[in-house]
Amino acid sequence: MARPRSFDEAATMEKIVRQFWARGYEATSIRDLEAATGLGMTSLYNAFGGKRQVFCSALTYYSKHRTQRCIEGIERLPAPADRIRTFVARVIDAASEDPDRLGCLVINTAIELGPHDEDIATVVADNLAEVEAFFRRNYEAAQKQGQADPNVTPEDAGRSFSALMFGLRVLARSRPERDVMEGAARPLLALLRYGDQGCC
Amino acid sequence: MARPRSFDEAATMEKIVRQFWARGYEATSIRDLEAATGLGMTSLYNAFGGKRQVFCSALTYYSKHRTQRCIEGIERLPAPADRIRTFVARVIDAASEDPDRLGCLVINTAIELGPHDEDIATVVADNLAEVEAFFRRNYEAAQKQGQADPNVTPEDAGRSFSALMFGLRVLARSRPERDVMEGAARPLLALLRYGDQGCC
DNA sequence: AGGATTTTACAGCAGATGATACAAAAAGAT
DNA sequence: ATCTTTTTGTATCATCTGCTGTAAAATCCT
Repeated sequence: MARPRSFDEAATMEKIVRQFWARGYEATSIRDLEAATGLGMTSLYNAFGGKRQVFCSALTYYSKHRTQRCIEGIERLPAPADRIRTFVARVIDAASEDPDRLGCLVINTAIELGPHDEDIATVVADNLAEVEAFFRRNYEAAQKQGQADPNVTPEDAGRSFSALMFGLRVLARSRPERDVMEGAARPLLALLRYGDQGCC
Repeated sequence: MARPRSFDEAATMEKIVRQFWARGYEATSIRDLEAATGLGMTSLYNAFGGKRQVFCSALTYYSKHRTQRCIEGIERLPAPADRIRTFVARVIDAASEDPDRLGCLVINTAIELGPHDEDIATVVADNLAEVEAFFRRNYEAAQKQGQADPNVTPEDAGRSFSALMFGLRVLARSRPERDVMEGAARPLLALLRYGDQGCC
């Protein structure tokens, strides 16, 4: 009968995610991961594999537990226009309140490793595609309710809201000021008030 | 009388910029810089200083020769709305045509080092502020000519177009497809056709 | 008690890292 | 020719890096 693990995998993975999220892949050494988790290198290797493998696991974990969970929660809201507003507001809130300027692990990774590592680029691309799909389908649904500007195609809306989110993530790392980010979001969010204006 | 330099500083700096631009700070070693420039470590140290110093110089050089020069050139166009369109188009063109997915050194650096290195964060912030100011003043000028939606303040426009650019830079690293990026830009660029629609 | 299995601790490896020290080289002046 | 100054080349340093090997530890079963 084997010796039991002395740590909880999910809790440890959260710490690993946090470390990579703050510093990125290259600037994080195995010893940084030891310090962040309180575990020895051998334990980390046994449970998660080598550095690149543990990074891939962390990225996938983040993608599932942060991005997808967030989207699932938001899609419980009944109104699609509210879903879009809420997602944007969540990102602005997170950035404004984070002294560590973490931003988003996926976006950070897209920049750091995306052009050079195919496997990681695939995880990144899947995550970004989910974000875009969220905006696309909720914009389309909002249009059907007369709550979104009909001059913008759902495809363009998905892409432009996604690009806005990416831009907000860059601001989260560089200038996480609420008024700046809200100002950045306002013109696109104005597309969602379209039906409220009783136009021409 | 001292031995003369065997290399041209500006040409070498271009190569250094290119290396850091492609791989970032942490993943670039001094030996990578040696290989990229064809110079020995001692020559690099004498001319540019240690790794972090040479990176700061590269970032500043990029900021001046890439961002500022680009903006200066674009502002020779007479129509402010065209300036905005052109800047966006330039970024989309560059990303669509770059097999190396370089993106933008400033944005890459904002993500990689921004939260952790104050001096570098300052160079980044200055550059991002120039981009925002470009959009802000040209949006305002376009409004005065009746070429931009008057419901959007120049401040919000500056911020939202900046955020769009940042988002496009993220796409440049992860998914540099022209139609995706043009779709992302289309709703904001539509603000510039406002006067053309002969609205209500 | 011993046996079996997995986990953890510890020591160490080969190579990489940013940087330094020192000698040789390049150039103009005397 | 020598002198002076800066640059380049080369060897090396101390430390760090991701990773491996091995022994001790933890657990249940017989």
